[in-house]
Amino acid sequence: MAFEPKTETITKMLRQRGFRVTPQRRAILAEVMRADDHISAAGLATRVNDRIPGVNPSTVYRTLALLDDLGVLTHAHSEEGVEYHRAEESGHVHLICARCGAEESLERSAARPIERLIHRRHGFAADLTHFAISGLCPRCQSRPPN
Amino acid sequence: MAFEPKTETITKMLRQRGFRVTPQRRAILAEVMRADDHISAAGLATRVNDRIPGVNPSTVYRTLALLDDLGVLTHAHSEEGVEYHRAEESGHVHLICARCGAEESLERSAARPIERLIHRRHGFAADLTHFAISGLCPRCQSRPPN
DNA sequence: GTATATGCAAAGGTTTTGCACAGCC
DNA sequence: GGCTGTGCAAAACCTTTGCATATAC
Repeated sequence: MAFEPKTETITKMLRQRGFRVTPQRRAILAEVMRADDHISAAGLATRVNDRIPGVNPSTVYRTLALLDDLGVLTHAHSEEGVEYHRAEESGHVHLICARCGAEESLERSAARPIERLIHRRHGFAADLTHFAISGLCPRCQSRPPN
Repeated sequence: MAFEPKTETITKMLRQRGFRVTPQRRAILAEVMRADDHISAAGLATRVNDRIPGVNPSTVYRTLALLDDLGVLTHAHSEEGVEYHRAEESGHVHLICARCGAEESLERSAARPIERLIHRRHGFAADLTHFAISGLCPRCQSRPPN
């Protein structure tokens, strides 16, 4: 299990922050880590239940929300509904304001939903770290056009 | 009503393709056109009903699906659920394969959901027509890494 | 022992579907 | 008149919530 060490880190962190490490949480976490890509809450509830019967869907939802809050997971809304995936890192995406030149740097993990959307709709595996993205920063959007 | 001519065009197209133009469809179409940005199916159902009481939600859902199929509307999944908006056009987005150099051109309307997602999550009004997007085309994705 | 997490059951909201009737062409 | 679209009602889903119980610390 390549991800065991990682789940160890996460459970440790949970305890440090005063959260409890229950068998259910372990199972849910393990299942999310096992998923290569993304997974729906409902689908996860099913999978977890296959391994450890008796885990209630509401527990799955609550655990996912917790892990999302803690930054362990991210969720994105896809064509099929809400999908969860590991929050990963690597590279940055640059958002450059065409008007004031301000540059915002985005963790790639934050751009994953964008890349995912491109892939879903166009079959193209985008790497948004390669080219910057032009546009208007929040400040310039609310500024008059001249 | 700046969009009246446009809805005229659409209703004409509907008839041409053998679909019927009913008061309900008119009302739904008008309401979508009136919405500046995007709108949820449920919210639209409410709004339409405010104007023309008695329009059933299921009719709204079916009509939206039809208009989506016909390319009049596009839907995107946002934090709040499914949102519909007018399919617009202007410019093109370029998807360039980092491996084989293949370039795919995307109608900007097709990229709207992507820009919308960027805006939703980062407040940045992206213009994806300005920089190309790098990545792997479908063909190269399934080709061995070397 | 105590505070937190879980299970259960019920409710909430959105969307889909089958069918008979209505109404557009 | 015939075929498409609508309303209605029910069901299917997914997700959330309140509360009593179980359990990790």
